[in-house]
Amino acid sequence: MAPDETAVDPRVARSRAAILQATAELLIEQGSAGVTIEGIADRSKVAKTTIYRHWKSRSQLVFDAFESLLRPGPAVPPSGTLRTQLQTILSQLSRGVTVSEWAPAISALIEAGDRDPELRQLIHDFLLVRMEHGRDALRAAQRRAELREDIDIDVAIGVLVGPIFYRRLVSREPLTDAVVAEVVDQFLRSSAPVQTAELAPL
Amino acid sequence: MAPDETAVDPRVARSRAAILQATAELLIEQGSAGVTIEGIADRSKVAKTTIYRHWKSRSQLVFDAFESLLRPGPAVPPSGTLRTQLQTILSQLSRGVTVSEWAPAISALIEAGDRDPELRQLIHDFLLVRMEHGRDALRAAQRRAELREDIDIDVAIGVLVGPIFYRRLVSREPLTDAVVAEVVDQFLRSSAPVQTAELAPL
DNA sequence: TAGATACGCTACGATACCGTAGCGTTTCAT
DNA sequence: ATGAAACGCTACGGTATCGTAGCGTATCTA
Repeated sequence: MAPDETAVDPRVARSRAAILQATAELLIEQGSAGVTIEGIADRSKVAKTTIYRHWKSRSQLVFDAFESLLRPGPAVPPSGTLRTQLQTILSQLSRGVTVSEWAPAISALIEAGDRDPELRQLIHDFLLVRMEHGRDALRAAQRRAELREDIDIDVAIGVLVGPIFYRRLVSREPLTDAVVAEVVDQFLRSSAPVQTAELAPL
Repeated sequence: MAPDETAVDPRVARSRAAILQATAELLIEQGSAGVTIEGIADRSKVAKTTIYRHWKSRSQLVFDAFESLLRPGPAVPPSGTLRTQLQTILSQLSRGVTVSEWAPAISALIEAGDRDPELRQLIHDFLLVRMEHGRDALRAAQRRAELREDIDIDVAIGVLVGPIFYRRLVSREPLTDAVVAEVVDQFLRSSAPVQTAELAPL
């Protein structure tokens, strides 16, 4: 019959989805503090009792809601020159933190992660996956000798990605493609291998 | 008599200070959501009614508490080479966001600023002052032709400061002086003026 | 010293949530 | 069709905050 597990009752799937959806919405609109069981019940049209039937605590539910928000990003494999790859990645990230549906929840996510170790781990894992392509691109470039050998990949990631988060979270300056391009250019200029020659001024 | 205004009653000054102090502590320990008037009353040993005598709303009080947290930073004027200046500034910032008394409140501050426009303005003003020395240093370097002319100062600030915030808020990697040095070095490498020697390959 | 002012304390009424229980109804699986 | 499972609904008791009022006490100013 059921391919895996014990076949989920469609009613359960339905309520779970509605609850998670409503929780995520509240999270986005009002932040972690604005998430209340009764508010979720109202919005999701699922009875409060049903929520308690599926989740032991509010924090578990919030956790799962954050997870559902983070999940959708399967990440795409970038291609092209290193410059193109980086621009693509940072561009996507920029849009992700400014205009995506979950963008308004970012600060709430970070704040929550600051206090909840499990949530922190969730974020960490998410980033690990999300940044992996960037890492790959950098490592590959190093192997191709397009990037200095002595560059610390983690620091490099920070130098590339940091400005994006900085603008979104701290300075709140606009995040245009021009800014992204400038960030990438600065990085590339700084990380070209010790001039083997001007052999390719490009 | 009193030099300015109508001479503040010492009792008022006393309670105000105690209240702000307690509020700031709660803010640091439990975040914005953990701040409750009654909690403040308990901790500050000031009666709840007195709190309402001085502040109309909880949000105003939280605002003032954040302000009191941000105020202490008068910022120091850095000196030395550009490299030294930048390292000093970023080093201070690193310590500020990791081990300062108010470091634990940063994420709460950002999250709160994401929702409260007045708080956002407060943060903005604070940053403006705090970053001014960095800006000055960069501009001066540009004038001395130690820095490319075509570098956007704001982007440059982001490239320098972004990685710090990124590590503190997002990746949670350690913020050592070595990292700071690497960030500064990468920036300097990327922003040296067009090699007068290679006579501008591009 | 005397009047004004600020404070502490207690007690409220009003909400907003929490988490649970009971019970009838709908919907699933077989 | 029928029993099991999930759901909706109402109603609680309990807790935490809010914001206000009233009143007596301590403290400051002049």
